[in-house]
This record gives sequence, C-alpha cells and structure tokens, in this order.
Amino acid sequence: MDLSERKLKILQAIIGDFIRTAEPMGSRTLSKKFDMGLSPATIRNEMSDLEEMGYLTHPHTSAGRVPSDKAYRLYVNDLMEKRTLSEAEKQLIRNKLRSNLSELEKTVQHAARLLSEITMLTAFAITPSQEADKLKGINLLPVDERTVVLMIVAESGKVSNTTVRLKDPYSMESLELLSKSMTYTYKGKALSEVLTLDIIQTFRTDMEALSRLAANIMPNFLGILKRMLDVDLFLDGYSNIFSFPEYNDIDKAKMFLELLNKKEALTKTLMERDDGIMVTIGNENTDDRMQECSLITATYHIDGKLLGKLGVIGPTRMKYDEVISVIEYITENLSESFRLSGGEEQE
Amino acid sequence: MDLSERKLKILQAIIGDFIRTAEPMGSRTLSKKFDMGLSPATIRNEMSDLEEMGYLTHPHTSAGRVPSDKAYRLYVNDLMEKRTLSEAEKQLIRNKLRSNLSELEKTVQHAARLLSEITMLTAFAITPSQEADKLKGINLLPVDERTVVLMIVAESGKVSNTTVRLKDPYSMESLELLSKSMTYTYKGKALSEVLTLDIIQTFRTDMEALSRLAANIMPNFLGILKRMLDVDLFLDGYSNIFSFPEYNDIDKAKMFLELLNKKEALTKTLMERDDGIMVTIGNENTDDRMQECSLITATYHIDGKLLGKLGVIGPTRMKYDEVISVIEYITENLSESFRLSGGEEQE
DNA sequence: GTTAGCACTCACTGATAATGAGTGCTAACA
DNA sequence: TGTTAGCACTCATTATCAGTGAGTGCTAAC
Repeated sequence: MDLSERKLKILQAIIGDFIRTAEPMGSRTLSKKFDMGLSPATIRNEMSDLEEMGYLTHPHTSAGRVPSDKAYRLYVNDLMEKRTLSEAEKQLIRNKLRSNLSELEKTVQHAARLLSEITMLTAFAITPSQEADKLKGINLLPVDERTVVLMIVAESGKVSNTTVRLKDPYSMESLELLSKSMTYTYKGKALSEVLTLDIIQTFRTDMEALSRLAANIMPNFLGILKRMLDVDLFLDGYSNIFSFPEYNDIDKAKMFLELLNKKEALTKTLMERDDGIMVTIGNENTDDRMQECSLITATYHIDGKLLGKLGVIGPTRMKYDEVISVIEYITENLSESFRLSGGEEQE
Repeated sequence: MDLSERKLKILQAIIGDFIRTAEPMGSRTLSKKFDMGLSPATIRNEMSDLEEMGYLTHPHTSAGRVPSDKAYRLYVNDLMEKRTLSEAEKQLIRNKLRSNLSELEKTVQHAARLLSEITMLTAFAITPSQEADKLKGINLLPVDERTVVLMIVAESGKVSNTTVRLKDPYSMESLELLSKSMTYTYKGKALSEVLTLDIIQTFRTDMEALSRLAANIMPNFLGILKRMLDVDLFLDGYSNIFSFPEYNDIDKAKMFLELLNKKEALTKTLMERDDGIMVTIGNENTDDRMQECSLITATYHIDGKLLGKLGVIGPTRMKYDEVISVIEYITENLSESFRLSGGEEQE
C-alpha cells in the first residue's frame, strides 16, 4: 500500500500534535481539530491502514493513535520542515560561545550547557579523541629549586602541563638537556604510541644526574599523555527530563538517569556515531536501555581536523525540527570558534 | 525534662531503625524488636515524652514515630558511634586516589565520584578558590612562527596555559622581552587584583613591536586569570537518590535534581561552609529547598594552604556514621596526595 | 511507675461501578 | 467505490466504600 497524500496529511497531523501534547489522538478529535473535511469514520479507516503499515500504534484498544518510531523516521526524513532560528536565538548562541574561548574543555562544556538550556533536553558533548595527535615538543621550565613545570605541546596545538616536585635539586643544564633529548626522542610520535613504549628502553642516558632527573619526570610525562588521550564527557540538563510526562514514571526516570551515569558507556556510544548530524530514533538505537529514547548528535571540528561530538538525548517524542536546527547552529559556531582559536578575536 | 538513660535508649533504637528501614516505628514493634523488658504501653509513654521534647514526630495520628531533625542532631553529636572503615575500604580509597594524581581538577573529580560510589549518595567537590593566590611568573614559549604558548605560574604552584595564535609573526626577542616585562609588572600581585586593573594603564611599552604583540597576548592573559579564579564544581551520583524511598515521589526527586542543577548556587553554598567536617541536618540548612536534606562537607588542603570542599547531599535519614567516616578518610587522603603532589611517588 | 484494656484514627487495599474517549464493524448513502 | 452514520464494545481512569491492621491516647488496675 502506498502513502497517499491524505494519509500523509493525517500522519503529519498526528505526529505534530503528539510531539506537542504527548496525548494519543483519536479520530474524532483529529477531525475536529484539523478541519480536513473528513468524518471521524473515514479518518478511522485511514488510521487503521496507517497502523497496518507500521506508522501508528495504540497503547490499548480504546486509546487514540500514537506515532511509531517508523513514523518519526518518516517525519525526520521527509515531512519535517527545517526550523530556522530567530536572530535572537542565533545571537544568544554566538555570544555564549564567544565569551569563553580560551580552553577547549571549558568551551565544550559550555556548549553542552547551552544546548541543554535551549532545547530543554539533556545535552552532552565529548572532546575529540587525540589518538592520532603527535608530539611536537617537550619543555621543562624551572619554577623553583625543587619544582619544574613539564609541558607537552602536540601538533594539534594542544598544550598540557603538570607541576613536578623533585626529590633533589636540579641544575639548569640538566633540565635543558633533558627537555631537548626528550623532544628529540619522542617528537613526531603519536601520543598513543609513546604510551605503549617501554620508556626505560627507549629513553636512556649515560649521565647520572640526567637519568635521576628523568626518573622523576617520566611518570609525570606518561601521566600527561594519558590525560591528553582521555576523552572528556560533559553532561548537562539532567533534570530536564522531568518536564516530559513520559518520565513521570519514577522507574523510567531512574533508568534514564542511570543510563546517563554510565559515563564510559555513553562516551563509547557517542564516539562510535557517524559524522555530521545523526538522528537515531527509539528502536534504531542498539542499546537496550535507549529503546525509548532518541539521540541526536552532530560533529564539531577543531582546525578542520579533530572531531568532537555534541548532542541531546530525550524521549522519542521530541521537537526534532527545533532541536536539529539548534544543534546544527551550535556545532557550526563551535567549529568556527576553534578555527580562530587562541582567542585573537576576543573582546 | 531530662533525657533519662531509658529515653536515650528508646530514641537511639528508633533513629537506628529508621535510618535503616525508613519505616516509622510503633511502640509495639519496638518492644518486640528491641527486647528491653518494657511493655508497649510504657514505651508509648516515653515516646510521648520524647515527642513533647521535640525529638520525635508523627506523620499522622495512627502512624509510628519518626525522628525529627533535632533527634538526628543529638544522634550525630552524642549517640552515634564513629565507624572505622575496613581495611578493604581504606585500600580502595587509597588506590583510587593514588592512580590519578597529575591534575588537580581530575583528582578532585575522581574523589567526588569515589565518594558517591561508596556512600551511594550524591557527592560533590569544589576546587579551592584561588582568590589569594599570587602571580609568580609569566612565560611565553614559541611553538611555531605564529603560535605561542602563554603560561602562567602562580605561587601556589598552579600552572595554567593557553595557546595563542597571532595575527603577525613575532621575533624571539620581543617574546622574551614581553614575558620578562609582564612578569616584572605583575609578579607578586594577587590574581584577582590583576583582573581589576586596567591593563592598558598598568602595562605600557614604548616599543611598537612589543606593544602589538602585547595587544594579542593580553586578552588571553586575562582569560587565563579568570579561569584560574573559577571554582570548579563536580557532581556525581545523581541517580543514587532513587534508591531512597523518600524520593519515590516524582516531585521531590525533581526538586532535588533541580537543586543540584543550580551549580552556581551550590558552589556558593559550599564555599560558605565552615572548615573541617560540617554536618547540617534538614531545617538547619538555610536554603528552602534543602529543608529535607542533610549536607555533610569536609575540607581538603592543598599544600596545607588552599582549601577545597568535598561532601555529600542526601535525605535527612542517612547513615551519618558511615558517611562521615568515609568523607573523613577521603579528604585526609586527598590532602595527603596533594602534599606530595606532582606525582613523585607514583608507581 | 508499669501495664492491660479499649476506643479511636487513619493510611492502605481491593472490589465495584460510573465515565468517557476511543475503536471496529456493518449497513446505508452519494 | 469511497464516505459516513450508527452502534456495540473496550478499557484506562476516577470515585466510592468497606475492611484491615498498625498505631495512638487515655483510663484504670496492678
């Protein structure tokens, strides 16, 4: 059976109304609310067809019809009109993202918060995986006689550092020498690669003073590398789900929040997603616990290379058009701000 | 009226039982469960006295008695026996805190997570306020011809940096000169103080090349200072509250989670708390929305100076003895790891 | 001072009935 | 042949009501 013009109209009406009200719609209500010159009985027949085709369900015999995941998919792909954001909304997004450029993590965290505030959903963001990033330089800077700062610069421009307190005092010469020889040894190697190396093997020196210093520094060096490889996950707007009647059931709310609490699993799920805007609806999600949720994610870029993800999670009944527009605009802006990163355009 | 030995015993029984089961206790049950050679009627009389004194309440006429906030306070101050952690628990805490020393934020975040996992409550931690911290040095390091790293070292040992991409190429000399003169100008000043200065006024130079470079750097400099002054708040274990029957009411759960979502307010509340272990029970909290919660916080130290806070929030009915022990042990260990910070004792 | 007895309270449970929005089916209509 | 009106039926929801049981408060006896 084909989706006639009329069927599409009816389906669209049901989906649109359900997204707003969360109430199953009956034939009578539909015929009154959307004046399309058809009697409830006719609509009933059409609805019955639509149900047979898998676009509608009803929770029980005497309830109205509710869109299925398949219907949402159709809606997202074909029926939905793309929302354009108002100038005020755009302004808001631009301002909030501009104001805090200096550090990747903070900016991404802010983006997640912003997204959750605008969409009223639970939002999350992950920083890019730095797997492929390579070491560019290793600096050791004197702070005081027993303290040095170890700073690692990656090719992507990411800089990480830690303060190291040493057991013994050091000389400026050995410090300089160590940083030079570390750079020499590890420059151009991928961060992940260095971590797998046996440091003692790859980095050895005959000078006693130097090797003592190195013994102090090396654990920190590895620690930083590990940290740089970490993908950070930021979540915001937990309590937003309570504004959805589908989560008035305490057990569902609990399940949802527990899902969000499994940060490792969530990070993994996000990292595996396709690039660009990706929408998965209800049963399209592989995770069991997400069968009643929709997930919308998008990709942002850093210097056109490294990819991070940003998105929302909510009930399958969500305002796909609005949410998608907002996510799109935010990721665009986020990529944009990272392009002129370092803040040269800050006021 | 005075609290006789017998009254104390009864009260303790009720509190102890209620903390475990969340069920109001009746006189009959108490007399059966805790064999203290008294009939229900006698206990009833004692309970009635205790209620008059404000230690017990009734949810309704025909329900058992429930401890009041005042009772919990008495319990925490006098009745409760301090739990000592098992060696296994201690081991767990030590290991988890040891493994990730390199960065303040991450360590604190881990501590919050650990605390929530052990106590099964919602835990939070804030990094110390750096208000009083002073600038020690400002370094500018060349990365490539248009990129430099701006690094700020504070007296506390905290190091922060950002990558700056410049509009124009720079010379090594001007870079060095700028970093020296910035250090000269701002060294010894409090971070917060520098932020209030009119940078253009305090930092001026006659050299054209230098002032152009400075114009690029300064906004980043201020950005970093701002960030260093930020107090980070980490929260963990949101969904733990669902294991408490008192939050089976969806509205209460919502309220609670919304309270946690107000991060600024929460940070402020935490920062204002006294040092050391501090327990506020129910109506002892000033915040309206926390009248049914208890808050336990403790202070950790960084190098014996800067103070951060760590704690849990949960229903007034909580296992004060256990929670307090855990918090104590974690803050102790946290302070400890920051004392030998930099990781020289890492394996 | 302690206890037994008794009337009373009140949340909770389960059964029953009324309500109403909705469906499916059939037969009549254009 | 597509559309519509009519009607019986379904079922979640709500209200009502009685029964149950854990608990209290009070009084009088021990």
